[in-house]
Amino acid sequence: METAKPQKADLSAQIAQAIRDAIVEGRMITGERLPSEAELADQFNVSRPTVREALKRLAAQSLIRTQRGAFGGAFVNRLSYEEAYGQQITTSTLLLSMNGVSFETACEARYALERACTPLAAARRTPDHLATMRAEIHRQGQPGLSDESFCASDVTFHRALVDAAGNPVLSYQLAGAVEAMQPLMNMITFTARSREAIVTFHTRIADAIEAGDSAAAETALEELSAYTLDLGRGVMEARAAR
Amino acid sequence: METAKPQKADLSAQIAQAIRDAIVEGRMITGERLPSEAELADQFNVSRPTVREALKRLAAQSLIRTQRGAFGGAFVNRLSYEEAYGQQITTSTLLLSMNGVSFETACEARYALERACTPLAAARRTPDHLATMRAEIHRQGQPGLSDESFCASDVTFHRALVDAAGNPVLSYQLAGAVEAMQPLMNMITFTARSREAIVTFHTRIADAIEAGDSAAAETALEELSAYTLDLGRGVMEARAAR
DNA sequence: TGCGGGGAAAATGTCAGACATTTAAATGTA
DNA sequence: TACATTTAAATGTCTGACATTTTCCCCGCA
Repeated sequence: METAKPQKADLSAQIAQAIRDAIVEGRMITGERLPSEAELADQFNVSRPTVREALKRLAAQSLIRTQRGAFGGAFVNRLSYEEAYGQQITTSTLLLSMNGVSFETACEARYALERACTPLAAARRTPDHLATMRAEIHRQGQPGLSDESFCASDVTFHRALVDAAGNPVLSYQLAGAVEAMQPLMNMITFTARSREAIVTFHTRIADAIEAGDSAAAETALEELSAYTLDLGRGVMEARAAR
Repeated sequence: METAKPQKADLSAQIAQAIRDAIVEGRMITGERLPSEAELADQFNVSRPTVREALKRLAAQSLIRTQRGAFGGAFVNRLSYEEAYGQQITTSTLLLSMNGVSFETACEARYALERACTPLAAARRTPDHLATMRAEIHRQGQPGLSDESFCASDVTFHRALVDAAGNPVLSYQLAGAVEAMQPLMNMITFTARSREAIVTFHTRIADAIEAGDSAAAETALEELSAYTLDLGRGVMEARAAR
């Protein structure tokens, strides 16, 4: 009767699931301490290594945090935005790379999502966000910049745009979409001309956001999206031709 | 010199990170078999339990999958959309519940993201998506429906709308936003009148999507968003008053 | 020659017990 | 009272063993 829960999986997986459920369903709250490994081993009728494997699974998902020493132990962790960002980015990046997601698909998703942020960003942007965007635009105009640095700056610019919407949940969701694109973007060789074009788009976006003109920002973003897609298509065709 | 890598963390965490890096950076490809636990223990100069803890961490993130028996072992896992959805939903739900994200913030993010899908959905929706949407609308009109079932149906409806965009990456990103809202939505008591209003909005959206009229869909979505926000606000105020 | 069954081997899964290390609280002392 | 010391309760790690699962291979038999 004790082990009547799931079907057949590792004990450590079962135990992890049981604890995960308790946390997700709110039966254990943030900051609460789990029983010690020895006690858990006793409760679940398994050995301590097995319990430890279960706890490590949960730790990998940032569901718990452990602390050594007397009155240490495992505590239900408050999932911070930082940690959530990280997981989101890792998962998105892997999803894209492992499923051979096309540049088109990823690009489309990214710009569609970013477009969702512009009305809010236009309404709420702070001088800080604008400053970041301007700074990155300026960097993108520098002559000696490597393609990688250009991409990194692009990511920073777009994240500033997203953050300007002032909604942390939105920022979290977008983090994956924007960051996961970077490996794909890195395959592009940016000519001086294409960089100039992108800087122009970015400037238009920043101007529109600053002016609170959401429609103009969306238009510019749309055009940037189309332009980027074209660039990507060119690279893919060149690759296919080889 | 061997252990000169990071700063100070659990050995199992270090090892997990080392392997994770190898996978993310493409040094190990999908389907590839990792060395056996004994070999890994040897390579990293730790014991087998420590290696196992590291592997469990990676398994928790769906980065590897293990197989028992001769010529079994740990294999680099291809992260499926299904698995990614699941992780995304779990993380989003926890992020919202553990950080006390307000109904307003979550709702705003969700509808902003959904709005990003409408142009694509209007262009690409299949009869299948439309059928799902219509079916859920019909269910939402049934009299005896519990609030929870109503919410679940709402989620299904909106996921169909998102899926209609025909972009799996977008569906993945939205999964978290839509599903994670459910606990918050479940706090709302839907009166017959509010249900009727929501059904009307849903019908307008479905009609617009069917007609390929993206603008109309966006408008309806926007109004639904405002209406939902109002409902939520009412609940929150009633709660605060108690 | 072909086929089926029975090891043998190689892995992971699990257990038990021990020791090392860390940390906070309790205790003792100036 | 303030500070140093002890102590105890945890987690972190190691060793060795056994259980279980699964594949491969070989041997006997038709």
